Amino acid sequence: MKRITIKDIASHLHLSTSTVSRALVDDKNIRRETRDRILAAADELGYRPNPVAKNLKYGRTNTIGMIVPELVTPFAAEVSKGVKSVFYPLGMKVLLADSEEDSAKELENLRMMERFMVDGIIISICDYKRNMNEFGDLMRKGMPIVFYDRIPQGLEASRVVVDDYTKSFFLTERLIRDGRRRIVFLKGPDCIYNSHERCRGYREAMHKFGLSTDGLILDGGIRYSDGLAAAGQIHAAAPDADAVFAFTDIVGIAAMNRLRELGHRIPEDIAVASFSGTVLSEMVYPMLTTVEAPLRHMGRKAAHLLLRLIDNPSAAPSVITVDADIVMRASTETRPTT
Amino acid sequence: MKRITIKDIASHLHLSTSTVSRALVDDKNIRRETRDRILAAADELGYRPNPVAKNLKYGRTNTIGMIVPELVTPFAAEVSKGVKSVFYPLGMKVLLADSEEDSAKELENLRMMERFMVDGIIISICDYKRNMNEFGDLMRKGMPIVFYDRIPQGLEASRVVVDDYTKSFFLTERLIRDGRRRIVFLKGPDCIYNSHERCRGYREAMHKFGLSTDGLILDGGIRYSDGLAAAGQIHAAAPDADAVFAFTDIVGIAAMNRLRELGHRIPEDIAVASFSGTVLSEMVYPMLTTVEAPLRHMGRKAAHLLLRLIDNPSAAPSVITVDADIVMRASTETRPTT
DNA sequence: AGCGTTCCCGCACACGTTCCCGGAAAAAAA
DNA sequence: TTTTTTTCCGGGAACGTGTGCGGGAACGCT
Repeated sequence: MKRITIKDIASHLHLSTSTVSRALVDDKNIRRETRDRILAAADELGYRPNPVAKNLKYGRTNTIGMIVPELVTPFAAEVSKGVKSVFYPLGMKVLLADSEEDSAKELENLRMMERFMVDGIIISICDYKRNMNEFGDLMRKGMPIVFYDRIPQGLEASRVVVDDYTKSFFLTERLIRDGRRRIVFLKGPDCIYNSHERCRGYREAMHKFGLSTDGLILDGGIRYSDGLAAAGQIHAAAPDADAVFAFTDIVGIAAMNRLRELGHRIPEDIAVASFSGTVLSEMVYPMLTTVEAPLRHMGRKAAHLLLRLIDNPSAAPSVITVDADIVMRASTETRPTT
Repeated sequence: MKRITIKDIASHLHLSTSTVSRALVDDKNIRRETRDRILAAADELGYRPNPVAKNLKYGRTNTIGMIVPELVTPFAAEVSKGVKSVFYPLGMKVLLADSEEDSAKELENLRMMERFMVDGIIISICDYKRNMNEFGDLMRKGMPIVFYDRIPQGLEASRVVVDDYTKSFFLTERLIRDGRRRIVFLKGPDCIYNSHERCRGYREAMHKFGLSTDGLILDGGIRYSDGLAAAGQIHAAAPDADAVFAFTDIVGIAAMNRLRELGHRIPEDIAVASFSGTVLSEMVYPMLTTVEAPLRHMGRKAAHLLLRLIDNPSAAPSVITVDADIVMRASTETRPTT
C-alpha cells in the first residue's frame, strides 16, 4: 500500500513537482486550467498530503500539548473538548498527558512535550511552587505556555482562571443566608494556590456575617479517600456543623457519602457544597451544590490565548477570568423552618 | 532561539553530518574517540534530535491513535494509562480522541487519525454495526487496528476483551446464592455487542436456578439519565425486585441513587451490581459490587498487540481475553436471614 | 519590428535526518 | 615490501513538501 505523493502526480501528468505543489497550495502563479487538471488527478489518484513533510518544511509540528493534574474526574476531559474544538478544525493535534497529582510526573510530561517539539502547551499544574524554574526556562526558550484553573504564582504567564475568591465568597454567603451557621471548610492541599483563594473567600464571608471559623477549617485533601477521612474529622471535631464547603467535587462527594454513613442526614442535618463544574455533581444523591466553572469555554479561551502566543511569541501575557455559575442543588436545600 | 542540528555540531567540529549522525545512532563505523568528542559537543551545545525529520526519513509518525467512546467515566483514562506505559518509553505519542457515544463523531475521529498518519489505532467502538466498512477499508489499506472492550462483530481483527458472558453468569449466580431471586437486568443499548453477551450470562444463570426472567430485563441505556429512568421502571414494573444488575457502573449508580430516592433501602431491599472496573464503584455510597476489568492491563495488552501488528502488518489477528475479578461490595451485602 | 510586461512553468535548493557508497589511511596478512 | 583487509570518514542521495529565481512564451504597446 504505497502512499502517493506530489511526485507521483507530477510524473503522471508530465509536470514538475513545483507546479503540482503550487496547484495544491493555490498559488497564483499557475494557469487555472493546469491547476484544475492537477486537482482532478490528485483526487483521482487519492492523494493525501504528508503532514510530516509539511511540518519539517515549516518547522512546526502542528501539535499542542495539554498537561492535566488528573483524569479520574471528567474536569480535564471537558476542558480538553473546548481546546480540541479550536485546534482540530485547524488540523492540529492535541496531546493529552496526565500528571496524576504528582509533580515529578508533571515534569516528565513537560520534558516529553519538549522532546515532541509541540508548538505550545496548555497546562493545569499540580503544585504551585514546584517546577517553577522549569516552566520559566521553557518559556524563555520560546515555548508558548498557557495555564488554566490551577495556576502558578509569581510567574508572568497567560492564564485562564475562575475567580476563586469571589465565587467562594458568594457561595458561602448563600449558605449563610439559607440559615447555615456552622460551616466547615474542607481546604485543599497547600500546594494548590486555589486552596488559599477559596478559603479566603469563605473566611471573609463568614467574617462579614460575624460568624466564627475557629476549628471549622479542616484539611480536606484532594482525593476521594481524603474526603472520607475529613468527614470523620468533622464528625469528631465539629459535631455541631450544619454545612460543609469542600475544595472540590470529589472531596465533597466523599464527605457527603461518609457523613451519611455516620448518620447525618443531607441536607437536613448538614448541607454539602463544593467547587467544580463536572457532571459528577449531578451524578450523586443528593445532587451537589457547586460553583460551576464553564469548562469547555475555559478550554476554548486557553486555546485562543495559545494560538495568539504561537503567532506572536513575544506577546504580553494576558489573563482571562471566566465567570462561573453558582448552582444550588438538593445537597444544600433549605431545611424546613423550625 | 535557534534550535541546533547535527549540521551545527558538524561544522563546529569540522566533521561531516554523516559522522555526527553515526555517533548519535551509535554506529560501529566510527572511532571511539571521535564519537566521544561528538557526544560531548552535542551535550555542550544542547542538541535535541528533531523527531519530525526522523519520522519523515523513516516514513512513520511515532504516533498512535486511541479512540474511546466516552470520557466522563475514568474507564478509558485508565486503559489509556496502560497504553501509554507501553508507548511512552518507546518515544511514541498517544493521541486520545473521544467519540462521545456518537458513531458519526467516531468516524470523524477515524478520519482524523488517518490524516495524521498515525502508525496504528487502538479503539473501543460506539456501535458494533456502524462504521464497519470504514474499519475494514482502513485495515485493508494497511492500518494496524486493535479493538478493546467494546468490539465489532464479524470483523477479523485483533482485540482485547473481557469474557462478558462468563463474568455476567458468575456475578448473577453469586447474587442468587446470596438469596436474591427477583433480579432485574438493566440491559445496555442493542448497538453495543457486550449488552447481549452480558444479558445472555444473566439469563442462563437465572435459568440454571430455575428462576424466571419475565419482565425483569429492562432497557437500561448507557447514560446516567438512562439509569435514573430505568430505576423508575423497576419501581413501577417490578416492585418486588430484590436486586439490580446493571450493564455498566454509571447506569448502576444512577439506578441506585434513584431507587433510594424512591424509598428502597440498599442493599437491604434491593441489591445493586454492575459491570465496570472504574474507581467510581468505590466512590459511591454504598460502594458498588462490580465485575472489575483489569483496565491498565487491557491497555498494555492492546498496546503490545498493536506493536506486533505495526512490526508485521500481515500478522494474523489475535484475540486476548483478560480475566476480571468479581468484587463484592456493600451494595449487595447479604440481608440478615429472616 | 522592437521592447517591456505578464503569465507559467521548471530548476534547484531547503527543512533535519539517515544511510549507501566510495575512498583514503591504517592495520593486518602475505 | 606488497597485497589484502579493516577502519573510519566525507559526499551525496533520499524521505515529501514549499519557494525563490530564472527563463521561455505569449501578449500588449509604441
